[in-house]
Amino acid sequence: MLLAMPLWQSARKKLVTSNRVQYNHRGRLAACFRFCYRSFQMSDLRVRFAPSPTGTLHIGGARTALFNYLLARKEQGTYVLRIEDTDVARSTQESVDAILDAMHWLGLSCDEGPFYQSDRFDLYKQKVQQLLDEGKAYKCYCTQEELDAKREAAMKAGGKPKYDGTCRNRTDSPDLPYVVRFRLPSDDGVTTFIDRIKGKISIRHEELDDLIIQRTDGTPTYNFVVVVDDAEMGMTLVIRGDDHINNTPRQILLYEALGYPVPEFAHVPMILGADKKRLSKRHGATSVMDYQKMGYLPEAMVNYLVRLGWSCGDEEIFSMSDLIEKFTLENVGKSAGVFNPDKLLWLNAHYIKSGNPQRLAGLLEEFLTQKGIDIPSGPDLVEVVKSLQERASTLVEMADGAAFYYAAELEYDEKAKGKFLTTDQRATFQAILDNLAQCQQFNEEILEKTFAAVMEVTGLKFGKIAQPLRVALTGGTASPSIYQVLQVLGKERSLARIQRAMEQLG
RNA sequence: GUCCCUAUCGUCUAGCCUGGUCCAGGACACCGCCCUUUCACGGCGGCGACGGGGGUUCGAAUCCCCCUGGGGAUGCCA
Repeated sequence: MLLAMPLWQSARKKLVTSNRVQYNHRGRLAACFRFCYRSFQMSDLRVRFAPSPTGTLHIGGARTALFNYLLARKEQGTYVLRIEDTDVARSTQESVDAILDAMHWLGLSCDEGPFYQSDRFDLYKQKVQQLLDEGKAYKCYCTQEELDAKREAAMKAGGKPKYDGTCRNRTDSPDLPYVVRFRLPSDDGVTTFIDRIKGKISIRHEELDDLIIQRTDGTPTYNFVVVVDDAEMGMTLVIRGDDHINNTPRQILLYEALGYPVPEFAHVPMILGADKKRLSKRHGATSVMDYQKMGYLPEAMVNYLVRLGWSCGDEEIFSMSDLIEKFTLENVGKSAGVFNPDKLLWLNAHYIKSGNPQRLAGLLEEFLTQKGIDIPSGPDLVEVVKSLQERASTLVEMADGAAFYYAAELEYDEKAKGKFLTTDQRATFQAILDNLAQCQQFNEEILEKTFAAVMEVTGLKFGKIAQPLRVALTGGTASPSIYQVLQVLGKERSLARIQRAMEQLG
């Protein structure tokens, strides 16, 4: 895995040695230095997103990835993707692919990776051995059952459910299965770090215990590999969900035990459901790609996600490039936010309204095809899209709204038919048909004149003509404006539909 | 239970660090009006919050303390 010294490592070496500065990520000196450094070279900011492939990409994970991506872009740093698949039993390639797809859809391309932790077991093994050799870790032979019993007993006694250190000073080495535990450096100490979002956080070591870093089966655990990898991959800032806050002090202790520099941390608040409980499937779709299937645009998702927990004055609409310019950790809120599907929908409607029709047409095709619609046999898709943009909130809605354009045999809404396709409309329809048939082409100006003539002949107001015609043309009472429908459908289809409607009058 | 984090409209938030310009601003949702050939879009207006209690201060949404609420952790998950 360690083939050649990666570019960033040599860059950092240069950075440290040439200035004789102790590289300290937590220190103000380092921060200040980084700033100066950036002025003449690429930033040394290195961040990562490290999902575990045990399912699809979750909304919360997507937001964490987004924050990482934005900061890296803004500071011209490096954004690394790492797959945390140390839990061999639960990790699947399927999940990896699903996560990669979602990242791609959102437009969060990484600069390095994806790296797989399962490719790096040798490295972890070596690091565990290092701690073992240095007496900073030890083998523990307690069984799962014993541990469970101890925890329960401690809880009952009103104590903390910590490991009691049975094997801590064991000198024998029985031929039994064992885990490796990290020896807590000092039982009475305090570990403090300055979180970039939350501020100062301290945890007393008495709250901690000897953490398992290697399982009975020889595989390393999360809290250990995350430290080894973040250090070995040169991360300078770790942005992750705030459910990791409690892990951070023990991770810092591991960095120190392994002789690594400690990165900075930024813990982003969780996303909750409407009931203020942790967002889960009970609250509806939580997988990013579910939203694609429901007809959402990636820019709407990105815009929504970033505004959930981050703000920039009163602004609501942000393109990716706006975000890269404006995003800062300083404006990320400290408290958990409730996922609000209504606002996401509003944003989606906004991006559909203002989106490029050609692009939307391309995206819509898939949804139309799913409905069994044969696009080439109908009117121009781009024109269809234009007529629907301000009346659809999702691509699914747009596809529903577009269906009538492509219907070979229009199905009439029962109520609409009953009300508007009645025999007393025959004269009106005939007038429309006669006048429309004379049109050389359908455009705003000609149609206006044509309908003026129809109103003249029938003595009816436009509304009285438009609604029956709408039913004849679209099958229902809600649609884009009549002129628009006529133009998109074209003369031939329009006349055919009117004729067919006249045959239905009754 | 213990520890950690957190607290402005129903929701996302601005304001808080640098107390007075805040009888708290914006957005979503909701309600009303206008526009209108339908449905929408849009425009205008309305409803609606500083969790509670103590301090500090001439003055607190803003600073301090306590309580309460919410979230997280407490895994040989990540």
